[in-house]
Amino acid sequence: MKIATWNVNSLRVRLPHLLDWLAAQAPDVACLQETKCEDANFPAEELRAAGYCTLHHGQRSYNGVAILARAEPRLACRGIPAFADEQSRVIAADIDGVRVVSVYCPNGQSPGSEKYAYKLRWFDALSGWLAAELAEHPRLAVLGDFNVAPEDRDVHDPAAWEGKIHVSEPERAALRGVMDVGFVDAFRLFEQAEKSFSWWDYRMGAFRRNMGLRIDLALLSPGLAKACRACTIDVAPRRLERPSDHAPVLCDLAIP
DNA sequence: ATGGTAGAAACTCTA
Repeated sequence: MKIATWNVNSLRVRLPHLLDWLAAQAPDVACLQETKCEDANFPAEELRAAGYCTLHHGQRSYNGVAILARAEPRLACRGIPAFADEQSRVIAADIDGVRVVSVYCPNGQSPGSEKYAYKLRWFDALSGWLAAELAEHPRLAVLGDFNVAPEDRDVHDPAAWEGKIHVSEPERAALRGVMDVGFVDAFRLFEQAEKSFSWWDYRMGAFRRNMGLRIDLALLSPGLAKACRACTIDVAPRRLERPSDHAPVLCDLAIP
């Protein structure tokens, strides 16, 4: 099973890139973030024609998460159960015996802000829920834009980013709270090139200069981690005209 | 200390 995640930053704008990328990489499952569209405007027919069943949890203008799958996915939930949230950031489904969760974690704006406090509360709710999920689903994969760079090696210039959003210690502690539930960061199961990132700001030629962060992650339960054959970041779509500011992350699992 | 860019949508917010 090839499973992927991509923050597309507007599905309407990125649909041509997405269709090309699905054809090129042929993932069995793809988690999307920042679709920025309501369910009524979700391009389900175009994706069906490309061979994918879809589930979407959208809203107007902001956020929005989806799961695309070759096999028919069975919806588990939209949003984190028992966490009241007006923002569409989570969708979960069962696909071929794997519980797949697509997450768009809050950005947090800047440390000390109201959005930052929401981000930390949100992570707390996420780890609480995922602990219960993991207890019930040995094959659990949580993929998405976590908006936190786990370690300094995931940051192009750790000194410049120290204490900043995506990197601050409380955010990293919040992410560790998720990891400590029992997940493995699939990317770090393998030797990787230094300065491997998944997001580059649109401004200041950041991509050209590889001034990026690795904030898009594939977290695997132990049961899936032992089946993981590869995890890569596909930078090709970031080089296209009018790209998303994120690159897709692909995970190859040796399960039927 | 600030701005640079992109997207949605409505002249501002979010990232």
